[in-house]
Amino acid sequence: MKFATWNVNSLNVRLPHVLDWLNEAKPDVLCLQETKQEDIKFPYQALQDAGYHAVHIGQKTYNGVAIISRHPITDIQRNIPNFDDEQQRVIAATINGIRVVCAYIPNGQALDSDKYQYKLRWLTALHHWLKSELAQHPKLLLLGDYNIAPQDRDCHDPAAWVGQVLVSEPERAAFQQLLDLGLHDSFRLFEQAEKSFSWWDYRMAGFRRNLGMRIDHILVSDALKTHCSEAYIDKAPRKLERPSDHTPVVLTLSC
DNA sequence: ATGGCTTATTGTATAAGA
Repeated sequence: MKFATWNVNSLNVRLPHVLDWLNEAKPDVLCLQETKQEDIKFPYQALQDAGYHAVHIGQKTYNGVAIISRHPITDIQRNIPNFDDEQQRVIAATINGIRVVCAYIPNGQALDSDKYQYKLRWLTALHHWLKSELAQHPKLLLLGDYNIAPQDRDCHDPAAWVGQVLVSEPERAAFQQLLDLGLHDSFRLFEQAEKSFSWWDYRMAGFRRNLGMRIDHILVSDALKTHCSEAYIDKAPRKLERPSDHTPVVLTLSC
């Protein structure tokens, strides 16, 4: 099965890119972040016509997450249980016996911002919830925009980013806590090119100069680790006209 | 140098992203 995650920065704008990519890459499951639309505007019909089921939770202007799947989707969970959150950042479901968690982790804006505190609280809540999810579903994937570059090699210029969000020690410690639950960064299970990134700033010709960050990830549980057969970042959609600033991250499982 | 783009909003500037 082929899984992917993609922050589309408005599904309203990016639907043609998503439909084209589904047709070309033919993933079994695609997790989206930043749909930026209320559920009533979500393109269920267009996705169904393309052969995909979909579940979504969204809001106007900000956030919004969806799971798109060729296979039936069951046991849908929206948002983190017992965590009061007005922002629509999580949707989880079971597909072919695999628990799929799609998350849009907060950006945090700046280390001295209230949004940064929200990000850390949010990560703590995610960690607590995933602990119980893993107990119930040993076969689990956590896909999404983490807004965390786990290591210096995931940042185009670590020296320039010292003291910034995405790379700070508390964020990286939170990422490590997720790994400590028995999760693995699937991208790093395989040999990868240096300077592999999943996001590039629209400004300063960031993509052309490869001034990027690897902040979109697919973590796999212990039970799925040995089934991973391929992991890569597909840069093609980032080269299109009017692209999202993120590009799809892909994992293939041999089951 | 805190900018540079891009998105959405009942907009004609602002907030937010990363």
